[in-house]
Amino acid sequence: MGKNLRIKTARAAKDMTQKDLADAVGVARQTMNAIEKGDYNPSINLCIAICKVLGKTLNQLFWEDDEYENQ
Amino acid sequence: MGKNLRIKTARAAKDMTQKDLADAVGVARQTMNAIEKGDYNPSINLCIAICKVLGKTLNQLFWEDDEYENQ
DNA sequence: ACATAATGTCTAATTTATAAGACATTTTTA
DNA sequence: TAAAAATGTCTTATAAATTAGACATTATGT
Repeated sequence: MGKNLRIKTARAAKDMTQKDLADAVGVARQTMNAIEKGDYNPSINLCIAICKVLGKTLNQLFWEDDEYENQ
Repeated sequence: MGKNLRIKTARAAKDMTQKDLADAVGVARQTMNAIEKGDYNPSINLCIAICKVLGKTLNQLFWEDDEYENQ
């Protein structure tokens, strides 16, 4: 799996660091780092928490061909 | 967390049993059963696999207020 | 250039998802 | 109504996510 640039972008838009986001969703900084790097298979609950903090949906951050579909 | 009736519904629409779906995505039947029952926190990759088999998106099966939003 | 923050990455320990097997109960079908 | 299939649920074992700590590297700000 490749990098998840969508999380990185959404995080930048909220002016949050990896640690900020990790704290906000209650995981370690390494976990957020690994998720963005792409070699992780996070739980759906963690993905949902990330989405809520960043103001995005699952499709927007974790679905493949999202870019066109959902708002 | 409550039951995931959306998976159950989508599965019924494809006329698949829990075991059929479990086999299709490569997990044990108990895992699918627990996911539908709702006391599981499956990985995002497993969720995506389930979505693909059932012809749905992440938002449709695992996001909360999806019912209105996405097709 | 220096200081500081942010990120990348490694190791070892722990928690949790998932597997495998078995059996009970409910639903479907003949 | 009986048999078979599907589902619910429990126990034990294993694989994988996640944590905590530490240190190197890269970016940011003064």
